[in-house]
Amino acid sequence: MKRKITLKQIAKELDVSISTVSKSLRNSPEISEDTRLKVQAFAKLYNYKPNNIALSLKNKKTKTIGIIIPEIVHHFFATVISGIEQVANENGYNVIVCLSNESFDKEVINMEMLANGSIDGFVMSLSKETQLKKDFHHIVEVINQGMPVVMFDRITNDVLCDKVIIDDRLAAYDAVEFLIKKGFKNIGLVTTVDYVSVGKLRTDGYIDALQGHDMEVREDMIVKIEDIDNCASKIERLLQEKKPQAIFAVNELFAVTTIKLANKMGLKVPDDISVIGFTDGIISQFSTPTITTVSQNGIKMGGRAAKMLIERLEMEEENEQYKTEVIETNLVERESTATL
Amino acid sequence: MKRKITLKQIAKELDVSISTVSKSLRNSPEISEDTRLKVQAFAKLYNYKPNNIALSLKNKKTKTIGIIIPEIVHHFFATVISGIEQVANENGYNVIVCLSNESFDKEVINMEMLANGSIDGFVMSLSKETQLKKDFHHIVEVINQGMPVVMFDRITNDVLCDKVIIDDRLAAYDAVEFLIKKGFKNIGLVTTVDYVSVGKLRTDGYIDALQGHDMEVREDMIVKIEDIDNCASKIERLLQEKKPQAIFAVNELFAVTTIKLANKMGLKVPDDISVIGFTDGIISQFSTPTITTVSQNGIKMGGRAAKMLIERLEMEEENEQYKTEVIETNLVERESTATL
DNA sequence: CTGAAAGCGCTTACAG
DNA sequence: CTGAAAGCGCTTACAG
Repeated sequence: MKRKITLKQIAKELDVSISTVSKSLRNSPEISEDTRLKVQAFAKLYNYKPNNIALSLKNKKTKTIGIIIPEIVHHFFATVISGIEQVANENGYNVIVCLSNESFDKEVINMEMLANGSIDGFVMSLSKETQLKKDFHHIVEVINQGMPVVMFDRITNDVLCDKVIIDDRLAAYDAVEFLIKKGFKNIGLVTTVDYVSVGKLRTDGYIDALQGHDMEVREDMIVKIEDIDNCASKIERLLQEKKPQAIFAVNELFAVTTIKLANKMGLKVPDDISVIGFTDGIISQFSTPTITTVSQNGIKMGGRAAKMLIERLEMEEENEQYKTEVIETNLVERESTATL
Repeated sequence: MKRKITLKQIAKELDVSISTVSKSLRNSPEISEDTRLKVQAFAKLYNYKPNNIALSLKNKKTKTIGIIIPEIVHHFFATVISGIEQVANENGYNVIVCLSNESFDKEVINMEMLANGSIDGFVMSLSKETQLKKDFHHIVEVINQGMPVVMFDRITNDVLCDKVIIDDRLAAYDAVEFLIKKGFKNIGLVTTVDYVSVGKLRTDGYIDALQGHDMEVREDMIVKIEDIDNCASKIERLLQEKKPQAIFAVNELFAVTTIKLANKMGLKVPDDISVIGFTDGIISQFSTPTITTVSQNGIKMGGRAAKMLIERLEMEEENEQYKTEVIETNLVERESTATL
């Protein structure tokens, strides 16, 4: 076993100083070609690579980005990580991933852990619990210490920082308008409880769309789901009692669940009822019927977030101008909506 | 903006030495209660947290685990990360994730990058390209430098290290036997090309099962897929010309694709043909019909891998005894297989 | 052209 | 009980 070699060891072997070795390897013109080449040859032979940790300590930057997300077993977040990772790598950064598991406490612990020098900045999306508590002190603190944060998707306006979002409200509006234009009158909504920021915005978009087309917004056409495991009866009641011609679901899990429940009740999708979802994930692509949905492009979202963070990290002066970038969405039409 | 405070600054403020501050914060009995409490109060007030990087350099360990996987936008790998992350966190470790994107070069670059001091050890799964090239020098090198590696799922016997796998061959055997016991005679296989290690093992399990039940193994009942985007015609031909009563697919993408193609040809699943998959991911759970499949339990796999790595990291003596742990699988019976 | 010194933020054996 | 010194692995301004 040959342990990694250090500058010190090279210096000793070659009987020169550590400074000389360091400068040689960095191609400093201070060093004579002779010793420079000798050192480089030796370093190559022993496969010398500078120690990252030492560099980080010296340079006061780690070249790594901390990612805090609610869950990784969730296609959208996985695509976002993928996007972050790609841009990070292109710019010589690594990513370190922490999961909050939708818990406020874990989010706080993770942030504090990483803020102790391990990373240069954060890309994050809020946990549900954090959104519910509206307690963002941990994020503000990190920012005050001079560590930049970019929030994406599940953001809050209570924190000043860079953000990357989609226009959830508009995207929902467009999706519902798409249904309206097809001629559906009776359009139901399957959404989250209000404290989930994106759920609320999509609900608002649904309401906007109906009102914008002079249609009545009826509370009894709206189902708000707290917990996916116990939502069946509520959705079934909506389908049975209100007989909607179409449903807008604010995520793909709700969409596929609605479709399955409809099937169970003998309703055919899209012949008897159309369903439109949100998030173009695995489920939308592979369920039967495939699901018409609003595509979010997590890869792009992650890429942009990483880009914003890196730009801020490599900016000369501090800059208190924060931007919010909006990633365009688009409606992917598939089999779950009738073509009237 | 109040930057993070250091020992040095605390020492200066309190007019004591850095050593005294350090010892006070670590509750050293060397220090008088008086100054100890004074220092601690001050540190608390300024929210002092030791700098991780400095600790890593000093201790020669980073308390972080490097994860190298082919892709993250892949439910199975996401569950594995989730499992690793959980166990890592419980033991005070962080995880840093790098994606090879199925590329040999990127796998090598990522490993070299992380091996330069950023992490204490690796948990990894081989990229397809690496499996094809059978070039594992980058892994062997890292191990020779004294950095432990735990491989999972896509492993190789050419590298000596700890491993976590499932018994792919046996699991496939069981799945096919399940079909045989249901009375199906004509069982097709949709599998990967041979160089994908787990695909090959599952293929072997299929063959074992047929032979073990005195059934003929026919090459024309086996479809080997290189590229999922261009596989339709091959599978269609199998369905059309050979009229299998059941299909064993070595992953869920192949399974759902087969089901969709069957549907398109007017075959009903499971009435006309049964399909059984591998990997219990989102697709298997949510497609219609839901898919009978071999469940792999990525969370457990990741957890075990992390545990093995951490145990080795925290072991006193070096130990060249490597273990291979086998995670049990089980068959999840759903709607895609007929109940005869 | 080469090297000693200081420093990044910490810990700890040792001296006083 | 307190602090100076050495050291983790590196870089760089400065001296010679």
